Amino acid sequence: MVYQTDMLNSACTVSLQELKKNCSNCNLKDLCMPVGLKPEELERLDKLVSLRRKLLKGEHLFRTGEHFNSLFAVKTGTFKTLVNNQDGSDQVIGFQMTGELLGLDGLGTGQHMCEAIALEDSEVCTIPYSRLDELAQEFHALQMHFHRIMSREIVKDQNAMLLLGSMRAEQRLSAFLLNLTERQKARGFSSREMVLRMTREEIGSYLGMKIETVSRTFSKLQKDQLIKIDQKNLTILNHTLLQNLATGKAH
Amino acid sequence: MVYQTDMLNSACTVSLQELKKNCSNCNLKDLCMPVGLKPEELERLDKLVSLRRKLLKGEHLFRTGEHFNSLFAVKTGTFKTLVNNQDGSDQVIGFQMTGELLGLDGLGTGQHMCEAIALEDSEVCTIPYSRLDELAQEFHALQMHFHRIMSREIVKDQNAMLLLGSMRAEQRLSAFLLNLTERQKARGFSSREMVLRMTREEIGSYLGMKIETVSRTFSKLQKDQLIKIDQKNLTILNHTLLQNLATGKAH
DNA sequence: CGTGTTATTGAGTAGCATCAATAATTGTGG
DNA sequence: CCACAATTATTGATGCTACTCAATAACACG
Repeated sequence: MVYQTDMLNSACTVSLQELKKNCSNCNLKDLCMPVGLKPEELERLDKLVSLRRKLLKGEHLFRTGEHFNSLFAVKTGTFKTLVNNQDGSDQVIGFQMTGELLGLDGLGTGQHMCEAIALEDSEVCTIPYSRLDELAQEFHALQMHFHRIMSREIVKDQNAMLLLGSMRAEQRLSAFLLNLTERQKARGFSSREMVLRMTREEIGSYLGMKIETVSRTFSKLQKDQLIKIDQKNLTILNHTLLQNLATGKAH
Repeated sequence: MVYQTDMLNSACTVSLQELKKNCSNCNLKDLCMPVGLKPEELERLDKLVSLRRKLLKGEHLFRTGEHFNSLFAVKTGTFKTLVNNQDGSDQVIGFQMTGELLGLDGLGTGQHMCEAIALEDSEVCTIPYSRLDELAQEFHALQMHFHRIMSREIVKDQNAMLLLGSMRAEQRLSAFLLNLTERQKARGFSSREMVLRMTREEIGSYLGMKIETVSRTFSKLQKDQLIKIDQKNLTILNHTLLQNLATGKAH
């Protein structure tokens, strides 16, 4: 819809040629898969990432147990990933923003080990794993980069374990908010203000606390003038103090 | 020291030829890096994994911030990995048994993001990353297998997040003990009895609870006849009930 | 054999969960 | 576009889990 040819002659500023490319002219290329690739390699990656998929808010990108075929890069929007507990309950284990990769969990067994749901209307680039693999075999830089991405995912999860295992509610929420705003900053947005795309319940699930505790902790941080939280609109009022809280350096 | 040539003529039962091999005749090859490799590929991997390193109990295999060069496969013994919190405290984020890989955290940044310490006198096989990478470029099966290993590491960490985020003390410890004994079983040992190589404090750090709570929970599980715990000697007395507890199916 | 570390158990308490009521917001169909 | 229902969020009162502090016991190491 958006990329109809007749639009190109009027308001739209991108050329038809550019539209055929995917990664090359993507504004996320410094965050996403193509990091550090040469033009030639980038062109090959373009062909691989030809399929885009749009998801409405609440829609599943994949579900637990589904056959793993592809990785997904978030083009626009936000996602949450959930693991299904054996007792039937779910837990949020991550939020994914633009440029971040989804589906790495499925590579080990060939089945997705978690589910991914769009938190707003979103778009993903589909990266068929078998073809990524071929290309990585050919281009060493892509190989290395893919390994680095997976390694960073591991480190990210280990930091989440740290948060869940040894922080108290106020500290968890502070660390979480700072993490979100830093990621916003890396995408060229303000690190002072942002819109939270997730509910209090989803935040609570991710941080291992109940929705009431999340709400109370938000109120506490606001009362202490560290943040302003109006619905989903967050403003960091005192970054230094919030960071002290998050890192346990608070008096 | 141990592999001096003159030892081979006396008590030692392995031949000189076998000693040159590493992975090929390793009894861990069904658990470790070589899984699913062809004989030719295995032989090439052998040359790569030539360096073994012995560590005494308490010794560091690597520290946070150290330059990342190699991955390590546990040949004998047990390790713990720790992340250093910004406030100076540490948290255990994993225990590694024979055949398990250490160091994947360092790949992303080129620096180790956690530290690894031997819980008993141990031995590791050193796998230089740059050479593993070359070999993986050549042998697709090794490439795929390495990706699967990393993916499983991610899933493992996500399950740890689940444990820390949504289980209570008794459930955490039950799940932990079952996880340990299952891994023992995969190595051909009894899944009913084992020696815990870590202290109560290390267990607590991993499970996000204080040492007193670990101790009390052990006592509770013993009182309920689910386990027998005598110092570090664990016996699973009622596997079914313990599993019900761990999976939240307990009445 | 003594000293430092590790483990157990008890008493009291803090922090978070639970239950509950209400308010605000979002989504839906007429 | 509005009214109603469903979802989401806030705040209070109360209870339980796990933490803290403390004392003692058991063990590991030189």
